[in-house]
Amino acid sequence: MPTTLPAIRPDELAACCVPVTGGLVNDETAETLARVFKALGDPTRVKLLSMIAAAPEGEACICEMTGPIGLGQPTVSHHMRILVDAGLTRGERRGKWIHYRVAPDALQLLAGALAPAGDPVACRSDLPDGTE
Amino acid sequence: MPTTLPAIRPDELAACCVPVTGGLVNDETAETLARVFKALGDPTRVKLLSMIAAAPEGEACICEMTGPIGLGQPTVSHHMRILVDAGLTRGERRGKWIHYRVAPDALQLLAGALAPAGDPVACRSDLPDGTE
DNA sequence: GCCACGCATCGACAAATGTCAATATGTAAG
DNA sequence: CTTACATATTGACATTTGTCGATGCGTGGC
Repeated sequence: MPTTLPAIRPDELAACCVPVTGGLVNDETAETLARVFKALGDPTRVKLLSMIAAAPEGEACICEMTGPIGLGQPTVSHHMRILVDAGLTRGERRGKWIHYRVAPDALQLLAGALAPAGDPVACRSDLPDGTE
Repeated sequence: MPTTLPAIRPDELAACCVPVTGGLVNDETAETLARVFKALGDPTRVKLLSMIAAAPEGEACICEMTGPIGLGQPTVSHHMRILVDAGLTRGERRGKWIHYRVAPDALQLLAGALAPAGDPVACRSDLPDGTE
């Protein structure tokens, strides 16, 4: 059941918008936040996220990442699933390839959870246009 | 050796200032970032951080947290050590109590690592007064 | 010096995690 | 339909993690 946990939806991530410094968070928020942070709690996944964001079109497929990452294809696929389930990335199938890209608002929302209460970066779910 | 890893110093955290979306991060940055994120990758530690930040004076001791957290004193102490080693909190001894508070710049720097390149919240190591 | 209190450390244990080899699934080409 | 390719899934394994009980270390009060 571990990796079979339901994926975090954007609206769930938006609930993390309330900064952790703004008051005692409830259990559900703590668990959601912890799951997203845990997804970033591995150097391989940090590199994967960075690699995707830094890719020319802002997207990358598994086969492009196994080389630079230095791990096998199943392992990279496993890490990508964790990132997707955490709501941090999304995969879109085009032909034989699955193109992964960073979920646009996810990082902003997460940053908002870390910023002090009332910070300008917090609660930016009202972005004019997605960066995608 | 696991918990005996050297604590992350403020200048190491400042290295995370470069956003992960701004280019492929190197191995050292990925490991440092992952360690800090892993420290936040547990609901108990998220609640502890939130509890400390939401405390009246912005600080709390272990004995105040074991009750609301619902875990034993050694376990809470263990989690606090992880947060301190990650550079997210700091403990100051006053008499018999050790008062923990959130490391002031840490959350900002971490948020900067998540923000898109060139975001205003990024790279705020030039804060006017260190609160430490 | 002795005791009470707050916190840290140690040892142990079940559960979760990261990795791989092998295999299955889905898609396009022939 | 068969083949080739990209990705996902499964099973296995060593390592790490979260939790507890027991104990050790500081500090202040008697």
